[in-house]
This record gives sequence, C-alpha cells and structure tokens, in this order.
Amino acid sequence: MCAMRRPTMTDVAREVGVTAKTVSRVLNGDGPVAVETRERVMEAVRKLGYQPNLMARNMRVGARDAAIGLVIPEMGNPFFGTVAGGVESAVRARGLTLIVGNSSETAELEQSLIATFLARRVSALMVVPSAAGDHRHLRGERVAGLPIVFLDRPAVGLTADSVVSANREGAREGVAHLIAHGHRRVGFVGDVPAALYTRRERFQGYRDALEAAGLPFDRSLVETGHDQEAAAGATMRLLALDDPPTALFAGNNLASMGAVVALSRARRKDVALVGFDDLPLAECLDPPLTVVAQDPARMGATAAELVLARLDGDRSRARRTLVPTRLVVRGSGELPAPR
Amino acid sequence: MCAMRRPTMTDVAREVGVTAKTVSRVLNGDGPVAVETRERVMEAVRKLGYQPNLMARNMRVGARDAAIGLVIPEMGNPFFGTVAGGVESAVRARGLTLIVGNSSETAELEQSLIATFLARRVSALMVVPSAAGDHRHLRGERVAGLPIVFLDRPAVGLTADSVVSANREGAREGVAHLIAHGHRRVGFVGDVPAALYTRRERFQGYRDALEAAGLPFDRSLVETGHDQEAAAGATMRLLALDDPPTALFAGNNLASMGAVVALSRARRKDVALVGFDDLPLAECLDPPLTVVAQDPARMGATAAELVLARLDGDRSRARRTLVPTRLVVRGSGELPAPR
DNA sequence: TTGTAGGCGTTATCAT
DNA sequence: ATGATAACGCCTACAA
Repeated sequence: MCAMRRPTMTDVAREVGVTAKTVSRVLNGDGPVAVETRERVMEAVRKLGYQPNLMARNMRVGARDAAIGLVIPEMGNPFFGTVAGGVESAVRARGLTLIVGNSSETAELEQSLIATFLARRVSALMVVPSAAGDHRHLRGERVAGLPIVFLDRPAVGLTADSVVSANREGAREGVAHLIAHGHRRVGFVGDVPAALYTRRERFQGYRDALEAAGLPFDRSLVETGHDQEAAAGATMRLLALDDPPTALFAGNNLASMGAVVALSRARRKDVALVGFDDLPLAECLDPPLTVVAQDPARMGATAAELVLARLDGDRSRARRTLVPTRLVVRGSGELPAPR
Repeated sequence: MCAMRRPTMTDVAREVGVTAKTVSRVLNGDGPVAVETRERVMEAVRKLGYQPNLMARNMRVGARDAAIGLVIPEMGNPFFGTVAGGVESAVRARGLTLIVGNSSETAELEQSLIATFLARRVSALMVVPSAAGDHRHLRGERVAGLPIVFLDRPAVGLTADSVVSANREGAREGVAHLIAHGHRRVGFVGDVPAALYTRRERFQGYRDALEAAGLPFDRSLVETGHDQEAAAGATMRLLALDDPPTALFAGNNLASMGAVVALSRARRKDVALVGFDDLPLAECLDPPLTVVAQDPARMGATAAELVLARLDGDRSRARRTLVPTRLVVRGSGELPAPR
C-alpha cells in the first residue's frame, strides 16, 4: 500500500512507445493521430489508470484556473445556497468548477477569501458583499479584465456588474398590497445595519408605497432586529405602541420569522403581515404567510450567464441586472384593517 | 485598458536585482535572507502588485491542490448547505479551500464531479452519495492514500470513513416519544427510494420502537412520497385508512412538510406528529412541530476534522462516526392518543 | 502522422 | 546570503 507516484502523460507515452505530445493529441482530440496509435494509447491510459493533471494543464494553457470563485455570507442560508446552486449548474455546463467560501458577513473574511481566489488565478469572481465590504482593492483586477459580478448587493467603491433583486419595486408592491386592504398604519420590521443595501432599498419601497397612497411616514413605525429573536422583539415593541400598526411589512426572511413568532406568541391573528423573501413552510402557517418572493436560482443563473458572456469577450460597460420579485398571496397579507 | 500580463516572481526579482529564488525565500520565510534584501523585495512586491500564483506553487510543491472537493446533492437544501458551511470553515482554518459540486442526486453527475476533482488533484474528497451511487471506482484512490470521507450516507462498495446522523437511534427515540403519549397506531411517512440508507435506518428505528413497546408492525401504516406534495398525499392515504393511525412519524424534512400541509388542509389538529430533521419555522406551526433534530454543522465539522487528521498522517482503519440527534419537544408530538 | 524544443511560474538542489 | 540549473506535467509552435 505504498502511495506510489501517479502516472503522467510521459508514463503513458513510454508504455506505448510514443511521445507525450502524441498522447496529448489523443486525449484532447487535437491533431491527427493514426487510428491504431489512438487505440494503443487509450489502452495504456486504462492500464495505468492515468488521469490528466488539470493543474498542469490550466497553468500551461491560460495561466487561468478553470474555476470561478464565489464568496457568500452563509452557505446554510437557503437563499444563498440556492444562489450558489444556480451558479454551479450554469458554470459546470461550461466545464468550469466552483470554488466557494463563507464570509460569515465579515469584511475581513471576504477579503481574505477573495485574495485566496485571486492567488489561485480563478477565471472569474462572484461576490455577495458583506455589510461592511469595500471593493476598491479590486480595481486592478477589473482593468486587467477579470470578470467580477456582485450578487444580491452591488459593489462598494467599484464600478462592476451586479445582479440584484428588484428590492425597491418588490417592497413597494408588498406594502401597497397591505394598504389596498385598508391599512393606514403599516409597521416596518427591518434588519441591521440600516445602511445595508437591501435594507435601504426595501425601506425606500416602503416609503414609496406610503407616499403613493398619500399616507404620512411615521418614524415610530420603523423597528429593527438583527436576528429572528431580535425581530420578534421589534415586532412586540411595534404592537405595544399607543397607536399601533394594524399591518406589518418584514424586510427579510429573518424579520418575517421573528414577526410570525411574535404574533403567534401574542396570539394576535388580526395583524396583517407581508414578508420579503419566501419561507419554506409559509403556507403551513396560520394564517398562511403572504410574501414578496425572490428568485435566488434565477439570480445565480443570471449572474453566471453574465460571467460567461464576459469570459467570451463581452466588453460592454458594467450593468446592474434586476431580478423581478413576485407577490405570493396566501392569507396573512389580506387580513383587513379593523374599522 | 490592455489586459497586461500579471507580474511574476521573476518580474519582482528583476525589479530588485536578485533572483527569483531569493524572492521565493522572502515570501515563504524559507532560507536565510539579508534584512535589507528582504525589505527591498517586499517593496517591489507592493509596487508591482505581485501576487504569488498558487497554481504554479501547488504543482511544483506537492503535486496536490490545496483544496478539498465536496459533492453534495443540492446546495439550496439548508441541511446540505449547512454541512458544506461546516466543512468550509474547518478546512479554511487550515489554508485549504473548498470546491463544491451539485450532484442533483444523480449518480452520473456525482461521478463526473468526482472525476473533475480528482483531475484537479484535490487533497481530499468528501461526498454525500447520491441514492444510486457506487464507489468501487474510488478504491484506487483510497489505496493511493487520498483521504475520502462520506457524509450523511456511507459509501457503497468501498470501505471508507463516513460521518452520519444517529438515524436509527433518533428515529427510535422519536417514535418511542409518540408511543409514550399513548399512541398504539403510529404511521410512517418515508421518502423514496426505500433502499436509501437514511430511509432504511430510520425505518429500522421505527420498527425498533414498536418492538420495544410490544406493538405489532402493520405494513399498511407505512406510506411513501418523494417530495412534499407526494408526502402530503401519503399522509392523506394514511388518514383515510379504516383503522387510521393516531400519530405520524415523518422520515425526513420533506415528509414532515408534506404531513404538516396535509394535516393543515384536513384541519386535523388531533393527530400527533414527530418529524426527523428540524425545520426553520417549526415553532410557528399550529401546533408547533416536535422533531428529531440533526446537527448538520457538526456533521460537516466532524468530517472536516477527520479529513485533516488523515492529511496529517492518521492511518488508522476507516470508521463510521455517528452524530447524535436531539429530540426537540414543541407540541405536535405530545398530543395524546384518543381514548 | 509524429517528434523536438521550449516555456508556463514556482521551488529543490547544489553551488558559490 | 544568494545564484544557477533543473524540474513539476502539460501544451504551443514548428520541424520532420
């Protein structure tokens, strides 16, 4: 059980009695090769269990690794996991493999992962920026022609492609839906930090909807929580106001879950709720949860197509692609406002 | 915007007026280097924006890529996503990067991904086998000393390390919990194919619990569905039996969701339910869902530790590591059996 | 149809 | 303390 050296192309060549180049030709379907030679080469490949070394090939051929690097905040989050899955399927179809890293939503890890990927000479970079990220350091790579696409949130300090949800439009639609059911005081449960792109955009959509309906903006109706439990607390504070909201809009999936938990604990089945981002069991809740659904798989696939186009030589200017959202009506968002 | 060549170690060396090897020594803290030389080299590195090429380094140094390959069925599934996240965190701490691929639960994609990873000369391989997988083809890699760890389900046709949930024990505990609340007819909603390792083990746990309680096994109480909707149908069939179950055990998260949906649609709040694998909103359901929770993050971390130990030279025999489950009592599993 | 020479960017070895 | 040379495994360009 000695860990003997792997056979190389030269080993195969020697076995057959030809040159490495001939083996290379056979394996890559490259130049012309005699039928008999081809067969003898294939035979030797099988016999020795030869597997081409992609590392060596990549290095010689493009000085680029046939891989793309993806940085996401958290792989366990189904939203980001699905995005990553969409990316993987699309790039694998082109013979590229996916390298991923968890930034845990910290700028330090994000930078360190990006540095590692660059050192590996990935063919392209895809990043879901962490909240405190700054991407000026990537300017050099951009001008050097490395395709870089930002997902879910745009880059900071860098002009680059990005693929994001129609956050503002989606949030506006969700809040307008509540207003259409008679609500005049709609609470907003958001995440932190308030400066986060998605939070800002969705909050703008909330204000857009209020303004379009001629409703005043009331600062006390805006609360924030950074995780499910905190969002539940935020919801409780809103419900405890002197003039409480009759409907709630939750700015992301954690906020939605927090709001659902809080309403459930308070046994309040009269408060309307629309959440941004869908949840697996949304239809099993009581009442079933109405949401503004995102499309993470499409987001990943769209970003991958953009990257592939760039790899194929698309030199058009950087653009921001909006992935549409969809209002999924299930019940919680249609509870009427009390008289 | 000409895509100029990246600076290489030789470029840095020329800039300073030394040899590439000297630069290498500085960067790797290798041999002895004069303090002044070191400073001038670092200066040039900054000036040129030099980044070492990991591809070239890996090729020269170990003939092994400083990466580990992970094959999972579906990245969007929070269970597998969390497993992957656990793996990534653990291996990154050791300077390894993670390469992932979606097998979509098909043996073909799984094999093709494994082949790609092997061609890249990854340092180790981690695989969540697809249902129809066969791993005899990896025997050669095993004897050659490549660390291979199987996750969630063991290898087929290959003796190798594996890290799996305590499926049988967990299922037995969940079913025993139902029996302890007076139920004598407990339905089993499983996934397909029935030959799948996790399905078999959990089903065994179900039978263990029945036997321990002296209850007869009734084949008609076992139904199957391959997705949420099918599981809902399976649940409906069980409820429509002449002598229907008063409690249900769901063999995985999809089965749980199907059962929850079916019970909700049928407005049956009297049927007890315990699910295997936790769900995000389980506590918001009515009644809140009692589950046998798995620990995917721990599973990923455990597997990663095993791989790292192997990389460090651990040559002990292959072992199967069980990750314990935990019964999370929330309400649905404690509904009493009717008199 | 096949072979030869050279180089991708790095590090090991031996010399100076 | 530093340099020269070769090598890792493969591919490109040209020659035979």
